[in-house]
Amino acid sequence: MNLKELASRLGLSPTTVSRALNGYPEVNEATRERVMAAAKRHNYHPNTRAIRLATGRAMAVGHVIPVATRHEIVNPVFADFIAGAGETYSRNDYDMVLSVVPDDQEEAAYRGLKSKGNVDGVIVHAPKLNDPRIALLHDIGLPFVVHGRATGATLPYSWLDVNNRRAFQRAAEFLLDLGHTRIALVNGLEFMDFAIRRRTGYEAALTARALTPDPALMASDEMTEIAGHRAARRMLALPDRPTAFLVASMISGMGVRRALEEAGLQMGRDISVIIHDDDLSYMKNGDDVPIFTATRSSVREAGRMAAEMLLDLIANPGPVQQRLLEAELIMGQSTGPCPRA
Amino acid sequence: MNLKELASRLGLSPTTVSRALNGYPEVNEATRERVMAAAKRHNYHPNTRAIRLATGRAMAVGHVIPVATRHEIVNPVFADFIAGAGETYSRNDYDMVLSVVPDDQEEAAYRGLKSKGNVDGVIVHAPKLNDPRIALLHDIGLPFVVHGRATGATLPYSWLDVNNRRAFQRAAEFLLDLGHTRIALVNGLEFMDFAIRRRTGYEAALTARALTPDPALMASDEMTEIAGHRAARRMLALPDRPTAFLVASMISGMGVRRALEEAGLQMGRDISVIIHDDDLSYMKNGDDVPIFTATRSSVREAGRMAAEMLLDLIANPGPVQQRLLEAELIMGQSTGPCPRA
DNA sequence: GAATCGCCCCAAACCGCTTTGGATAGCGCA
DNA sequence: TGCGCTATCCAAAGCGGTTTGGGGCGATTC
Repeated sequence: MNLKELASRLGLSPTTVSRALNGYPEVNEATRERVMAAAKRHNYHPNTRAIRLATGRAMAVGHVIPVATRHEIVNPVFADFIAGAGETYSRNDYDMVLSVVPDDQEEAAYRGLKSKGNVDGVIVHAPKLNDPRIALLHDIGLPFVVHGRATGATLPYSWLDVNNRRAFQRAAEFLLDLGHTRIALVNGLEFMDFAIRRRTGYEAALTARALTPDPALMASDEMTEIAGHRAARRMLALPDRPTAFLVASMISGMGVRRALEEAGLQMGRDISVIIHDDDLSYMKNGDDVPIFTATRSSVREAGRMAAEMLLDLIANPGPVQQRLLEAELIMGQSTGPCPRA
Repeated sequence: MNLKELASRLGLSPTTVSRALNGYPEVNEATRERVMAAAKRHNYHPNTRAIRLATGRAMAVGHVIPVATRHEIVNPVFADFIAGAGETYSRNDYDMVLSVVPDDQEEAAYRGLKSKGNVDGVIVHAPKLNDPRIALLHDIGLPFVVHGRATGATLPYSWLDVNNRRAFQRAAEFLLDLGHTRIALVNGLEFMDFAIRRRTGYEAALTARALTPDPALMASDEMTEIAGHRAARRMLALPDRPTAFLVASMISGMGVRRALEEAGLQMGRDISVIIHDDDLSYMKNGDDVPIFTATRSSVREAGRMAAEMLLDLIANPGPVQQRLLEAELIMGQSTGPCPRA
């Protein structure tokens, strides 16, 4: 069942049927209802491919996922971000197309999406310091929203980010208030923009209390259980070991916890831990009382909002949109006063 | 730059240019090379929307992701499966479109994908007992491959699955060989097909040694850290507590580990644990020596293979394809002889 | 009563490609 | 020389919608 056939059944022209279904004013209300009813009755759904060609719009947005030729890993927060963004797309009848490409072909992937007309815009994930994708997308004229920010970018661009700097600054201050002075930072890879900002916040908090950040208490690695464990174990073996940890993610935090337990230390009493909690649906930080004290910001909600920004940007191309979210600091069972204090 | 313009620049008809680029034989080799060169020079990429309309193929496959209106969660293995499948799609110039829909609209989502012509086929995720999607897709005539199987399905269908039954049977046998008799099962939700099969394998192993499965030692819940912790804590509080755990996932396993530690028990010495390891890129089971003894099967590889099956099914519609993968049993540090033995 | 105006509807062009059904020209062969 | 064949190429018709540019007709205006 296509438009032409439906039209002929109704004794109308395709033009009128199309207009009736799309809510154009130049069609009689009675006619419109007749058309709507017939469309429903015959289970008519306009062919997306034809709409796309006729309108010149893809009705789709792209997410490019670069994938490990070198050392990177599929980001665990990705699934939740996608779930959030996907809800927005579905509600607006947009398709979400994912391009999984070797990371040395990322640029080609963006160019392809644009020149082949597969999408109307893209979300940029995991921005890095001086991320080249911003200039690239500017160049090829593909609307985009960055999830995060890219320190060093010179062009204006749309983004949605968590205030990572302030989150980690507040978390560090909280630990300082509890009397901790040897505070470790188990950070993500520091070519990632968010990791840089978190480190800055952490350092700012220490410096404000006249403490000098100790390089031995700072680790930067992938946010895996393994890496978290490795970093914590190393630091706990130091002669002047930390009494508190600031950790980049829930998963890293589980590695840190494992290291604590191996060392016979009790989290929350002997050692305090604060993590960043992306509020992942499959990795909740406790049910009633949070396991970890945490800076929390839902990445799924971020996905929802970033998608909305992008759709808006596509619908009315205008000035860039920027949105900064604050993470909450939530109390859990993993922090307490410094035992040495 | 479109086909018509490229053709006119070359002094050729669109027909010939199209054929030249698509490798049809009725075009002179010299002409073809001239066309190819011009296409590259002018950075010509055929418009996907037009190709799709003209050929009647979507050149895309769909993944429908039902999302929590009730209690389900975004599956953590999903990201890796997608990454694997996505690689296959990219290599074959297919798009991957994800539909995130409220779970009570899943059927409508599949129907929509078909009738609007957005995709040429779909991958079905997380099949349940008597999963209705199989009959549905059969009905509407959309090619599909199921990741997993659906016990109770009457129609033939294509699937790719891990031999969950045998994996858990072997794991249980391994624990039995170590002298354990009180073996707990921390399973996934048992309306999920894979969970049912795992339980069956577990029970078969016990029964074969004349042991009766104890309902108190069987839990079935979402595969989260929280749920794993909850189940293990409950079981460890039993008068006749288990000496070994068979756990459905890495993440559940971390919850179990937490419960062990809270109870002052050392994993691998006091209590043995075997998990199922999907070999997730962000959740590796140790680097050199695995943390957990595990039944392992890469879900990413499964994604790659399932996608290949589907593309093949789309290209040459034929008999159903079915593929059963065996999980490896890998030794880690979480198992040892039963201390009571 | 004629000109004007809205309201509804339609025919046809168009989006950018593929594909069908020739057309033309050169060549071998009788 | 004439005919059939093959190798190349092209015009035009789709694919299934949207959108432009009218057209007919009853009501309003003067």
